[in-house]
Amino acid sequence: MVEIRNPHFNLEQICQSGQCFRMKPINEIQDENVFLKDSRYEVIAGDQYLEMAQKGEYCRFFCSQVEFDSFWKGYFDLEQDYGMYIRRISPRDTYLLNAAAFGLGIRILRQDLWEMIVSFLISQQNNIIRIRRCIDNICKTYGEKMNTPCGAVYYGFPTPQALAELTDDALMACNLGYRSKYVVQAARRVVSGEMNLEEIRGMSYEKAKAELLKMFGVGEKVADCICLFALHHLEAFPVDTHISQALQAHYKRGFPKKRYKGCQGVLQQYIFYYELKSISK
DNA sequence: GCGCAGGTAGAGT
DNA sequence: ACTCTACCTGCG
Repeated sequence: MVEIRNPHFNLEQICQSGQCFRMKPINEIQDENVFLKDSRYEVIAGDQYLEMAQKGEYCRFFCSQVEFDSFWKGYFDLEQDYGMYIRRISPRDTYLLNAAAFGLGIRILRQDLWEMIVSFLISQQNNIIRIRRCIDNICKTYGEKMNTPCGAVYYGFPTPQALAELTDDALMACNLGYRSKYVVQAARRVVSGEMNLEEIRGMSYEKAKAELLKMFGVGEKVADCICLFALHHLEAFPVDTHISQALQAHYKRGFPKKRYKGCQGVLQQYIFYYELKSISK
């Protein structure tokens, strides 16, 4: 077990910020008398499974120090001080300051490229609850069955090979709807070598985004999400309906991307979470 | 029943 | 270059 203390690390906020669809609270046995609400979470990344528990600024990772250092520390971007990004916010920009204070524990994870491509193809014109359900469905149907150290079953994310051999509409059965053909065709491009994920990992933001845009079903917004959440290009600033509304309401002259050069993606997450979760809406 | 949910491709001006 | 629309599905 590894324990950290970090005000910029909050599992609930990371879950709800909608960047990771394979992290979720574990359903505890509901007992009205017991306040076991040390909120426990699980996450599946690659072929790894991890459980965590959070209480305030403290978080426990139920894995060895070696596993933590070699994988999870990087996955959660824990080497980075997110206070540094927040301190860059203009003191006059009360909206952004409020947004950052509201989502103080959000960070940008370093997730798998293939997984992010599929996840954000599915995300379009869809809500977060159904996105999670779709991804659960494809993992259970086409992912590798594995066991946690305790022996519980979990499923890995389906490989490009597993999805490439399906027919265009096979994933309709997993409730992907019209996005089914996007996912299958993306898998085929990766398997055929037409799309080289390893090369994309080495590209600059502009190059990587241009390459991703070649895929059927990937537009500006989805490409930026992939760049931000898989490739950690923090200059990516995905604009969706929520962000678009926020920009109209608070940044009539456009978001000051120059001022926040190199960390716009982090600020986008604060705004997105604020718009989605703050009660004022 | 109707509009919308972290959009995008394709057709039509 | 812009604007418009169809697209699966489920939930309010």
